[in-house]
Amino acid sequence: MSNSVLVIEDEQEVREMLSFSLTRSGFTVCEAANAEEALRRLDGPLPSLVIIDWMLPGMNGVDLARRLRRDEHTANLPMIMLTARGEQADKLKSFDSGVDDYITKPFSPKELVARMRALLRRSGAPEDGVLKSGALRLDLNAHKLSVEGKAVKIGPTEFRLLELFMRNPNRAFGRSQLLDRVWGRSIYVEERTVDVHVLRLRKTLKPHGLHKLVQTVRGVGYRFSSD
Amino acid sequence: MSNSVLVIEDEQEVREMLSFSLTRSGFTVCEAANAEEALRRLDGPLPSLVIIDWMLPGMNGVDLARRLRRDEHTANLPMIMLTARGEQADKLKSFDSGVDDYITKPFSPKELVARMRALLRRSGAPEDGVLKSGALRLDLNAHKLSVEGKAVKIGPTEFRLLELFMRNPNRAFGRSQLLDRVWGRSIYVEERTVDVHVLRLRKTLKPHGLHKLVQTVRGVGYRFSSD
DNA sequence: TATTTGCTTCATGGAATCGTCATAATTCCC
DNA sequence: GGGAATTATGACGATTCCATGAAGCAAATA
Repeated sequence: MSNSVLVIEDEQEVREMLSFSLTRSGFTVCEAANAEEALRRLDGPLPSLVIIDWMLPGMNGVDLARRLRRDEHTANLPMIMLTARGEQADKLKSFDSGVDDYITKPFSPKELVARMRALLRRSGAPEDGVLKSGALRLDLNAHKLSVEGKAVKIGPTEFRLLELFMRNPNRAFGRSQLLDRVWGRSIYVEERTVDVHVLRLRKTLKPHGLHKLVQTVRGVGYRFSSD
Repeated sequence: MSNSVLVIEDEQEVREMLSFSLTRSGFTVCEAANAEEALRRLDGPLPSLVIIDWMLPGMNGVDLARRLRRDEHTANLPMIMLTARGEQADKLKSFDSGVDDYITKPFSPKELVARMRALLRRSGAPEDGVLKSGALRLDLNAHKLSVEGKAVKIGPTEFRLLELFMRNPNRAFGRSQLLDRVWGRSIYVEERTVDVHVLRLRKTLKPHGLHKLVQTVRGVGYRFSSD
């Protein structure tokens, strides 16, 4: 289990405590003391999950969460928020923060780890940042696709498309859903554009006989499935 | 779980947040910014559930809910209302309007999803997005039909027809009801067209000896039943 | 600056699906 | 049994939907 976590927490003591117990549970931990530092860290390769403290100096936790959700790059990042007791009910306009789970202080490290594992499981995130399906291997950290060990060239959009597909196998997506989740919902592009990228994704898979994994569901959209 | 939801909410931020977290929970989301838009959308094939904001510009949420309840086409549609904090009177009014459940802001996405699931369960919707009947398996997520594990090809209209049937087994539908609920009421097609699609549905089921599930109710319409 | 890479849009052709009709088959009622 | 009403079925043109190649841009890279 080499999942990585970004802990965003201003109080040094709490941060170190978290870092300690998460490392001990097998996570690779990365720390940030405020929202700005967090954003900087999230510019690069993404962690598997972030933990955000509700109270942060400068941009607070809710705003940070919202911003992460809006940014296409981090839109699907699993997030857990730390809140002080009682805050949640009143202050959190929780419905628009977009986090996946909350945990109220004080909490036991055990509970936190349990929730993290549950969340990671739900998010379809692979243990090691590598999505696999048969001979297909999509390395999210290295941003590389390979088939039977051999590297295969793939464009950025096709990469994200394949990532979404592999995270949600056996599920049909409409074109607008794909646009929302692969392109980001703020951008307007023609729905037909999806077709072209699906075509290209199939083209890169075809030499390896895997193009049939990407199936069209007439009148609906597309699906990733192994049969 | 690919139940579809129509979110009727005027504030764009809230709407997008709901859309986001519901999508993330596996729902297929459709949005409307006001009652009129909602009504237009509900002319087509119905979603599994609607979420209505209490405060809407123009026709408000309560009136909309009432109207939906009164209309035969949407009379059985599960509805959840979003209400502002407190106000016992509001709660009473919203229940009076015929909604199935309400939830007060602020709320967590988790709670909303939990209530939605509960409501869908009560309404006879499948937990996991898979409708089963004997050897038949209609996977709403993957948009796939299978019999005893083997995939069976099925056209879009037949798929929707079978979905309606399997959601309401042992219930006879008139042709006009089928047209309303499978084709959407905004479209005009001959009633006899239903016959043809029932025929086509039977044809796809026949090779597996399941065509007798779709039964003719002379003088009325059709029924899905296992005896 | 020149070149490459990748994205989006558009046009086209072909395939799947749809709705309608004509006719055959069935059922119901007298 | 006979006739009327209702449904089943096959065929066919029309339509919708998708795959595909090519062209025009924009951004990144050399």
